[in-house]
Order: sequence, then structure tokens, then C-alpha cells
Amino acid sequence: MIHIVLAEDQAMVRGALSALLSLESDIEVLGSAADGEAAWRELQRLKPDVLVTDIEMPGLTGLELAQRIQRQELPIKVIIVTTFARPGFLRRALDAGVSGYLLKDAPAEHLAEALRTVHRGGRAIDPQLALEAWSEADPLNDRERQVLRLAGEGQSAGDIATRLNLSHGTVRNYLSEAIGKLGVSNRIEAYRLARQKGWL
Amino acid sequence: MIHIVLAEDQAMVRGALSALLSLESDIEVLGSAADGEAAWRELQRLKPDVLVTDIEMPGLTGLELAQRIQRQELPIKVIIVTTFARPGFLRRALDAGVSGYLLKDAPAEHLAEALRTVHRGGRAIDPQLALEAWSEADPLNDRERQVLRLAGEGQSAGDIATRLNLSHGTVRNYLSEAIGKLGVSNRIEAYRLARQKGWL
DNA sequence: CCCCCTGCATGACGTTTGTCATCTGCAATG
DNA sequence: CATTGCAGATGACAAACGTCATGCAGGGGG
Repeated sequence: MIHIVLAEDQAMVRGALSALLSLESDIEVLGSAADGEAAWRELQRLKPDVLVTDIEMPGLTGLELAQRIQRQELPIKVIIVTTFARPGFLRRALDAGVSGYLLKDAPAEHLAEALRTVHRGGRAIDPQLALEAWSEADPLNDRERQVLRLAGEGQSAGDIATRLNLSHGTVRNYLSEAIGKLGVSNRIEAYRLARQKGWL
Repeated sequence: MIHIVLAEDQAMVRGALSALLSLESDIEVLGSAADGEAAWRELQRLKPDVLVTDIEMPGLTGLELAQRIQRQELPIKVIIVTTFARPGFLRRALDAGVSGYLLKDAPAEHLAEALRTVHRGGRAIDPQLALEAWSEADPLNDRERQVLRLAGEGQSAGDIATRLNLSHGTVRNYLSEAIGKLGVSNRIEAYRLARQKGWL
């Protein structure tokens, strides 16, 4: 019997996944949580074999949850189930020691299979995503990332400069750098591309 | 017995919702589809009582699907289940004659209840969202919307002008109008705000 | 010690944006 | 027919944007 805990912020999806997994005779859903902190408490309390978690959640994200489990050396495997086919996310997830990474685009049956594979000690990583993850590295440095994030919210170079204690010229330099590295032609495209790749 | 068809692009969520509803003894899931066109074909073939659909789907959106059902006067009720708490979306959904509008944030049990209410001839609209929907009207006209959409993808005024067969000055005028109406200070903020409100 | 690399700043440049006031053509309305 | 209204165009202006060459301080590492 595989004991699991579910973390997913959308209540309806959480309930539906729970129903889905409860149909499997070898899986038991011990509990579920709507955010990272609550999930952490459930893990301590219920000691499941596997945590199935989304990435985007209020408070603590799924990735941070995985990191915490890894650092505390808890004997709990982690499977990420997310909408985002972003190579950067998978990379970070693997660094955090997760055993599985599925997309919500994948057929529902894959989840139970992945759960069994992981419980057996194996890994279940979305194959096509795994390829992309190792192909393209994030070309941005910290400053470029920060600046791009703010630019994507509609802030001007001047605003960003104030926020980061830089000169407005420097901000424009970083932005220009980022635009160049990403091979696009303005800050908006740069933001969209970086976001889509999971480089944020 | 309530017969339904499910339209939702994320396979895992689709499967999970199907599992959830199948647990109810008075509900039967006749079929499901991953995009609007497929859903339309399933509706013709299976003649369900109710369609449960997401909004964001490739091809035909859930809103367009509802419109089509309304225009053809099919005896099929529609329940929208979506992530987006955007007043504009609810407004358009109601115009398209849908009977239910739930958020994925709502508890899973609400779905089955809503299904029964709607099947009985009632309406099931997320209450807090219903309030917002009548509070604020979309101030944008068609041109402004089009222009803003493209601007949000990073296109320059010139690009947009070419795409829409307008002069580049005119495009800037519309953009300026939109920025003014929304009370923001540049195209990026305008795009973000309009998107968040569901005005796209 | 010197060299080079990195992080940030500066200034100049041409382009794009955002704002206005004004103008044109066309259709609807009286 | 004249009048009004609307969609789109124009041109001018200041501000912000994107690019580039250059400068400068502070560390390492040779």
C-alpha cells in the first residue's frame, strides 16, 4: 500500500486528484493541503511514502517543499505535478531531489504509474521535458533576471533603478544585455521568453 | 441520472474530474474532450444533459462553445469551470447563456452540487464573482483590445500597424487611449491590467 | 606588482513610445 | 442638403527605450 499526501492549491483539482487516486486499490490518500506550509505540517503528522505536489502554491512552493524535505533527509519521495513545461523548473526540481515530474497534460493514468515507479525507488520524469532541460541553460545572470522581472511588470528603467539602487543607465544596459542574449528585440519579448523557459 | 460531457485541455485534470464525478451515483460521464472542436463533436454524438467545460482550450474556447450551443438552441446546459476569477469572463459567459460558473478554487463537492442544481433548471454562479461582474464594465473598444493584445506580445507599433492595416500613428493613438482609460502609464501595465480583468 | 575580469556608470546616438491638437472621409441623422 | 459623429491619419514634441563605446573601481590570480 502506497501512502501519499497531496498538495495542490486549487481545491477542485485537489479533490479530483484525490478521487482519482482513491480508485487505485494500492494507493491511499492520507491527507491533502492547499498550500506549502500546510503540506509541510501534514507530512510531519502523516509520514506518507510519497508527496504529490503542484509547484505554484501560496506561501511555500512545491520546489521549496522538496528542498526542505531533502535538507531534513525525510524518507519521503516527491512527485511534482504541474502545468508548466518549463525546463528551468525541472532543473530546479531535480536539484531538489525530486523523484518524479509530470505535466498536467499527461494522461491521468500516468500519475498512478509514476507513483508506483517512484515508490519502488525509480524515477518518473516527463521524457520530452527531460531532453529540453539539459539542452538549454539559463543565459541570464542575477541582475538581468531582477531587472527583467520588474520590467515585465511595466516598470520603467528609472523605477527599476530606484528599486535596485542602480543608475538608470545601468538598468538599461542590463536590459539591453538580456534582450541580446535572448535574441529578441525588446523588453516585453525578453520577459515573455524568459518566463516561458522558467528562468523568470 | 445526469448525463454529462467534459471538456478540459489538461489530460490529468480531465481524468481526475471524470473520476470525481463518476463517484456520484446520479451522474454519468458519457465522454470527454481535450479541445473545443472535439467537445462539439462529442456533444452532437452523445447528446448529454450538461456540458462541463474549461474556458482556455486550444481551438474553440469554452465561451465560444457555449455561444455555439446557444445559437443552435441545443438542449444542453453549460457549466464553466475555470481558474480565472475574471469578471469579464463571467459576463461573457452569462451572455452566452451558461447556467453555471465555478472556480477551480471552489471545493470539489460544489461541482456535483452545481451539476444537480443546473440539471434541475437552476443556476450555479460563484457568488463573490457575480458581484464583481456587475461592478466594472470593460472600457475598451474593439480596436483598443486588438492593439493591446498584440502590444502585450511585444510587437512594436509598426508591427501592429502592418498586422491590422492601420497607420503606425493610429496604432499609437489607440494604445494611448487604452493607457488613459485604464489609468496606467504604459502599454505593459495596460496589458496586464486588461488581462487580469478578463477584458483581454 | 600588473593584468584582467566583473559590476556598475556615463554619455551619445537613433528609435520607439506616449500625448496632443488637428485633419480627412464617410456614413447616419435630422 | 447640412450636421454630426466616428474611424482613422498626420505631424510635432518630449520622454523612454535600446545600443554601443568607454571609463572606473575593486578584487583575484599570474
